[in-house]
Amino acid sequence: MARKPRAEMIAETRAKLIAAGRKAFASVGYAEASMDDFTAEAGLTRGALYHHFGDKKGLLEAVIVQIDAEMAERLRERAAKAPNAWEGFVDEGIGYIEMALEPEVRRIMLRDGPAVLGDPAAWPTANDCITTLQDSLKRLADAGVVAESIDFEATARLLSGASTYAAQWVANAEDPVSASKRASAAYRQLVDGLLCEPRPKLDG
Amino acid sequence: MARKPRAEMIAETRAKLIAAGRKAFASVGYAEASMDDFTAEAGLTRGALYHHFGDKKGLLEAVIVQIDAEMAERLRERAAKAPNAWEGFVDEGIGYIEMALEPEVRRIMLRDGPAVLGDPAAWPTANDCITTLQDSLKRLADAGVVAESIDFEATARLLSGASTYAAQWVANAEDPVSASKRASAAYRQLVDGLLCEPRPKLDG
DNA sequence: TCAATTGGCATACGATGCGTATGTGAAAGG
DNA sequence: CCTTTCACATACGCATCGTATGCCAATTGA
Repeated sequence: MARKPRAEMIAETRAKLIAAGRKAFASVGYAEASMDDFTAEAGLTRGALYHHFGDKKGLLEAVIVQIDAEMAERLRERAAKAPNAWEGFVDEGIGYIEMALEPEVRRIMLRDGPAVLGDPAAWPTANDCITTLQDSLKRLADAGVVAESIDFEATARLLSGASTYAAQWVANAEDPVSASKRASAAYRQLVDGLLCEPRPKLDG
Repeated sequence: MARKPRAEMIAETRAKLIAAGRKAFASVGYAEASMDDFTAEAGLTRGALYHHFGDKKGLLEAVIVQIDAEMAERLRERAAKAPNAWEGFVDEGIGYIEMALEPEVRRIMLRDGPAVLGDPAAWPTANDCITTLQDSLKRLADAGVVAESIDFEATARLLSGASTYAAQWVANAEDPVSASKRASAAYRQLVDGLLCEPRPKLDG
């Protein structure tokens, strides 16, 4: 039994609470998740939770920070694989749509998070994703791929909203796979409208 | 004292409960609204609420149906004023953005509603708005204004999501008026991409 | 090595709000 | 005029939250 230093035990406790909360929030939702229940499941009590996170909302924040970081990382990986900047940009939006198919993301990031913590656009972390989109747009404009006249921030937010919302539709569709394809195609067609040159018209 | 028939008294009670709930949900939010408090404010008790709506969620549903009807009506009026079908279509989206500036709409329709009742795309009433958008798109395609190859439903949902989300951004911006203009302009530019003919390029 | 102190976490308590079961009085119907 | 119905109020039990308090282990300094 290697004795662990105290700081490590504390970090473990925090991690266990975040994991337990994340699981509970994802499965039954924030409001229905009993702090007594899921802290006990982690072998702890509400005392630990209040000590580390202040209250239930504090834990939700921590959970959201964690998930948000994971999402941003996945999006970055995906965009990096694209053959060019434009495709990378489009893939980011489509990546959003696909990630929102995951129940955990839908429930915590898209449903309960905004309801409990307010507008996601105001979350410090979530702005990362939008900032990324916005920067991509700007670079594309500099490269002459899209019009320079567009409002980068506003457009980035519109597109982010479009993919987020589309994802919700996809997730609730009877046939999510087919809906996902339709949503992705429609998204592509929508952003194609931003291109300067007449788009290469996929056959209709 | 004109004695009112019984049916009328019942309708009045329902209306009072909906009004009280609507006010409470809008001001403090669904979760924080105490049923005891706002029913008392209407001169009633929770007993009446449970009798008419089953539970707290049931009342929220009724409130949402009411607000949704008002929104749809306002959108219809707005689109009817447009000089042509295309402008009417664009105005519907922009109308969404503007309505979401109202605290009541944001709180009840965009924040608490989805959290408590689930994906709005699955609400029977809210589909009205999307169906309207979808029908507009179809008519525009028939008229040759937009490409026939587009997926009407998927595109309608993307656009509805874009305007809804943009509205949230606008509402939380430091300067909502300016943000609203930027969001509307960006929205217009985005949907312009759907036009068949090379758009009349506003100067950039 | 041995106090002393810090602080991580548990326990205990009070308050609030929800859902249900039951009661009541007035309107409708024969 | 008696009965039935039903709109709504009252009363109870239960779950959950936040706080105040207590305990024990780990660190610190001499």
